[in-house]
Amino acid sequence: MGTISKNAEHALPGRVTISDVAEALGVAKGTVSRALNNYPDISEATRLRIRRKADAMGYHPLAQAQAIRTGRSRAIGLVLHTDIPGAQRPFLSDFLAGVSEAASDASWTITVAMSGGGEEMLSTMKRLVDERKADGFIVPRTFADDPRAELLRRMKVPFVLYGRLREIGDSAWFDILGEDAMHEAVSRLASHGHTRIGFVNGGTEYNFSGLREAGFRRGMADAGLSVDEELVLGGAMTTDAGTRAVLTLMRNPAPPTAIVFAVDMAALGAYPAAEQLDLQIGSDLSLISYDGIPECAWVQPRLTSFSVDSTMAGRRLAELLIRHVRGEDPTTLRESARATLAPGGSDGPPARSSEELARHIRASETQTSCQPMGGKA
Amino acid sequence: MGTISKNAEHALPGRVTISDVAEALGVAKGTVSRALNNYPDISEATRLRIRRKADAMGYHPLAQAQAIRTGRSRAIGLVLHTDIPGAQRPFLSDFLAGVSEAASDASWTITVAMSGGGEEMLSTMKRLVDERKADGFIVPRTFADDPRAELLRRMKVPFVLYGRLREIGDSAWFDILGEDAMHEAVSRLASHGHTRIGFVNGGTEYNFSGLREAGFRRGMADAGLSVDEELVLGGAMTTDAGTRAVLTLMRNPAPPTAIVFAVDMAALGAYPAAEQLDLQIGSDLSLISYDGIPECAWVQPRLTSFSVDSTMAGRRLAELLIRHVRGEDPTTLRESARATLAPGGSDGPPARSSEELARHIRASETQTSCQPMGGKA
DNA sequence: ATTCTTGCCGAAACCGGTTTCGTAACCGAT
DNA sequence: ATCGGTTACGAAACCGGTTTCGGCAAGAAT
Repeated sequence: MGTISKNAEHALPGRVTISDVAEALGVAKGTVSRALNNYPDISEATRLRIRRKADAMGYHPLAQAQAIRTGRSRAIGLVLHTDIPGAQRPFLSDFLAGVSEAASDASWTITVAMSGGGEEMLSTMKRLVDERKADGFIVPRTFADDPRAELLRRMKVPFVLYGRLREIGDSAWFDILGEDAMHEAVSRLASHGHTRIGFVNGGTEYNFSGLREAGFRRGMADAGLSVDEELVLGGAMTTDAGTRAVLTLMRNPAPPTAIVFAVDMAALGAYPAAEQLDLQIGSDLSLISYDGIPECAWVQPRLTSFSVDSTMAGRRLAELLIRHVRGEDPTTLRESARATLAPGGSDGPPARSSEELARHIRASETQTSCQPMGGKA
Repeated sequence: MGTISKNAEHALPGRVTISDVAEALGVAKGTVSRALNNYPDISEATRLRIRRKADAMGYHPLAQAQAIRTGRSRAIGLVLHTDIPGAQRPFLSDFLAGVSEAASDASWTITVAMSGGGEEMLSTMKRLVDERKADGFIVPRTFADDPRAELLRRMKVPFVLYGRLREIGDSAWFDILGEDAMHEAVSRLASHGHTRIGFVNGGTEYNFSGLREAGFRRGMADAGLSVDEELVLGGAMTTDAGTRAVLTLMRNPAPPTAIVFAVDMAALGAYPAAEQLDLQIGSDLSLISYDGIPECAWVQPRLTSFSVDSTMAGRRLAELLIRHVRGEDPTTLRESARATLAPGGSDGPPARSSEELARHIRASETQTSCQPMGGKA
């Protein structure tokens, strides 16, 4: 007596354990374990018999219990910044959706934590690994030289980067080819007839900035245009910074008729700047940007931007990480995808030449607050 | 020989186990366990001795290992919708930050999953509980009658609601008092001198809608104003829906001079509507809304809105959940907080009376696309 | 002085898995 | 028939904890 209600209270009622399966078949529980884990010393016949019975009984091994022996708990770690300038927010939900999708397809789960940057984040990751709450990490928003990659490498914890590093080493990564998008942006503007094209880059601490600038320059070269270094600015990750950058560019004696942005948040700053200078976006000044955040559809005219599929990125990253944890060589776990152009009305053929623009801007800047009093019918 | 390198390869190098602590003190590992878990049959002296040594050695119990015996793994479950209309996105990051903060303060972790609504979400939660990946759940975005609460109650899994239910039962919850905000919004508008005030509510499936509408009505009553039922609309959770609602309200023969919104996303729809009707927001039409999403600062004039502190909400919810899992009575685990007014320029004294507005709107609606050709100097 | 508690702790079983080890049964070769 | 080598599985140890059980020693009661 007593074998009937073995897990009385604290265990969930329905849970079927490996011993249950073993007992039902009259085999040792070790045999069940080896059968399900494809050990070679189990005959094909019993392996099948056991697997069938296990499925029929609805047996799912408890990751926790496996973990204490194997050290792996089938969990993807994801540590996010708390103190980001806001750039990552719109993506997060989509991104998580993708990670989650891939995770549950493989019966994995996601452990997330947020922390400030620097040491705190590193110790958070250490804790998660230590407590076996994560078998590996997805590292979002990679810096050119990323201390997280450094740490994880040292601790020999698998990880996959969202973005590449300056020194990629033997890391696995997934990335969107922002450089190609920048290239395509220039081509598109050139085909509109633009010849003076400016570039507003993101923060240099991020690796993507270097890549995107390279893409811009390659695009200019391929279009037969020369880059005026005065029209290349950087470090703009926020709307305000974008506004300042655009004002600077447009006050150049020979202002650009089009600007390529590495980051949507900065590009959105062009709208207030244009208003201030009395420029019509899409004709006086063309904009093409990158990220595809929802706010692009919010402004008038809509911002033409290369949109990245964050859900897909999340899914791919999770898949790569799982394969990494399962032992695949990280150098074979590298994938990239392209951003897709989402055309808005912010780019088009130039309505005025650079000289005309310069004149117009000088004019509009002398008369302060030039509100043409409306409704003077 | 042999006791030195007990966990050779698969275990993380640094990890110190309960046996290590026991051995170091020359006591049984069971004693260490009971000492650290405050069993009454351990003398205060040894309890202290053990605790000190454990701290000194940097011992942290492995939640996984505890879980297989205790059934609890110190993990907060969080299941999010994938197919939300977009309302939750801006909050997510802040919210997670709060949850994460509270979690790591208590040495807990967060397991997140995303799923579609309905059955899928329920089975996801079931899986997480089954695999002990979550000891309890935070249930965000509660519906008036929430199937998740139903399920969790049946499975006897602890949970804390973000928002209240129609039938609250013995559930634990945290909520922001949206009804008070709506009340305050009306008071503020009334003190500006508005008397005809409209209300645009969110979806009726959410419980907060009923509460906020009640708050609005209470505010109107307290201000000595009567509610014109024609000026109360609902179901607006998106910008487009908000635009439609505002157009409807303003085409009323006696349009409101101010509108209170239950949701920012809907309130943002007022801007295109106002442009279309040639109304000045903040003077012709005052708006006060609720949520405090970042886009409020994005529009001109800035949207006056009651902002909720999502980080704080996340923290409180996590704390309540942890206490619930630890055995506290859920009916004592109920908290609320107030939203704080973030004034923008979208509300002010009415520039025109309702009758004047009606005339102006009729006029602007007859002449289609009335762009007064600018720059006709 | 003996017995009865009580306090305090060690020993061992247990949780749900994985992995090692030993061996019975079968195989073909001698 | 005997032997060595596989094959396929059972038994048991193990992972890192928790919890039960039993007993020793000190103090209280008789």
